[in-house]
Amino acid sequence: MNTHFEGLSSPRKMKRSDQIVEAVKRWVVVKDIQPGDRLPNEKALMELFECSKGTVREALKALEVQGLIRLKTGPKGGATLAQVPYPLASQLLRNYLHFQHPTGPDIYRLRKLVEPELAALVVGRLTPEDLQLMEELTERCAQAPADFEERLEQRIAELDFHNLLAERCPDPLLAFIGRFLNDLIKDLVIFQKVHLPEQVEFSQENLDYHRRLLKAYRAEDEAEVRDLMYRHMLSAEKFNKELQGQLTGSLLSQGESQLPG
Amino acid sequence: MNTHFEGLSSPRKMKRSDQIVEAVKRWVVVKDIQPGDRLPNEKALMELFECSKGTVREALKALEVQGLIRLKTGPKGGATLAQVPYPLASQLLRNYLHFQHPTGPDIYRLRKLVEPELAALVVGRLTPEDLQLMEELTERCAQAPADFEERLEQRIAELDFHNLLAERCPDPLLAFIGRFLNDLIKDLVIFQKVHLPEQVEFSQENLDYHRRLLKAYRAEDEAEVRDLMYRHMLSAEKFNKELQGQLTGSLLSQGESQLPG
DNA sequence: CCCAATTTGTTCGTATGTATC
DNA sequence: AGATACATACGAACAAATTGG
Repeated sequence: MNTHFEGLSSPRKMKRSDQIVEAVKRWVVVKDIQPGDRLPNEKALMELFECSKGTVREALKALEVQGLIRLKTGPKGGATLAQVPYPLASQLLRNYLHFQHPTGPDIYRLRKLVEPELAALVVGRLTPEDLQLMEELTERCAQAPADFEERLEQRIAELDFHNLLAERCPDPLLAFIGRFLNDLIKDLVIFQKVHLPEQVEFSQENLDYHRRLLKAYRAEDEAEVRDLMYRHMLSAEKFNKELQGQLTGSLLSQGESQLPG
Repeated sequence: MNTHFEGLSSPRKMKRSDQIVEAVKRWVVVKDIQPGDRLPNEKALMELFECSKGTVREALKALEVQGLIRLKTGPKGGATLAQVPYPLASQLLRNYLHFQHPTGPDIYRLRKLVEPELAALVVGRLTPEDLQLMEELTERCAQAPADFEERLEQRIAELDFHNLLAERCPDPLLAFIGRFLNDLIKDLVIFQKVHLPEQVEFSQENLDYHRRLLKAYRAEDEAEVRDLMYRHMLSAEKFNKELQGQLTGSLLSQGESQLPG
């Protein structure tokens, strides 16, 4: 993995601030620091590493950019260990994928694999509030959209339906991939909102699948959920293929989250 | 999905350096800058954003930490746009997953979904050199290991077999997930290397599956490849379940790559 | 091989804003 | 309101690395 072993084995020629970053990470792991715990303040770090304030700040900044610490101002402020927030993780992964140009078919290929399994794992884990919210999101797509804006809102509501399932998924890997795919699709939808044809059939099929999924979740019928979700994804893939030619450009070349423009 | 829309819509109260980061990202996208192209130097950025050298440096540092630019010193040096290297992307995603504690079953659940599809996509894309390397990696596991070290090396060779497939996969999403899962498993294997039981059956089945996969790849039999890989994953999952109790602790609490220590 | 120009990298000192107690 | 502690920003100087003559 890390091909350049910057950590323990080879101190080598590293910038001072990076040495501090590595040392702090190491310290966090060996001491098993939990989120919310405080790191030493700037002055202590200055003395500990025998360097200036600017160097310490640069190291802390690097940790903050990676989402590993949060910097708060005032007394009792300073650096506290943090969980990496999902939006940041999503953004960083999209930065990696930016020059790899994933295509629409790529996205739906993965979705077809992941969503059915994810959906099945959620069976029996939805609260009445969750089910109510899902019903609201579903029925928000029941009426024919009046304009571009409304059609866009309906597509977002459809994605939020899937996002809720992902957030309730007990498998963190599938949960992340589910949310990440929804992010990619949301960008795709927003990007092509202008030249997005009506696709009435698509909206109708989606609405139908979401209603039947909701019913299956209420009955806690795992096999039915898995089967419905798979066919839902096949349907979505089919309609995406109809739009193939229109998204030849960089899929990810917009949206404020990746290489925010 | 960015819940806090830091980009276009709401300039809000952002730090000066973050504004510069966003502006540079935007500029890169709209100008369609390619990897290797140079960014304006520090002085130009200072004038452009009307700020001090330190502020510009902080912004560039943030971009560098995210892997989006490379900084070189000297004349003809400066900031150049870069592709995010895979190891960095893997590390950042592992930082996110660190406190989510993915389990062994989680990993193999995803692997079972992704690897067969990934393997099938690679059919017809392997060079003779690839096939030769795969054969070498496979046969490296043919002899019974003499000691801990050799057993570990064989497990790494098995993973490199799968890594090569992932690197040849034309679908960037599946390729990333494949490599990422191999990283997770490699950490897992190295971590538990001491109290890892012999598992002769496991090694034998792996060897057998890899040999048959190689044969199917040479015949370019996609259906056979997909089926073999799926059964290979089922087998691996089964043997992993036998080790369940031993990896209750934090799966990711070691290895220099995530919270490197 | 050395020298000089260029550009980043590091540090110091200082001043100001801001949130907490 | 005032004191404290940290974040943010600026400017200036110097150090280090790289390129090209």
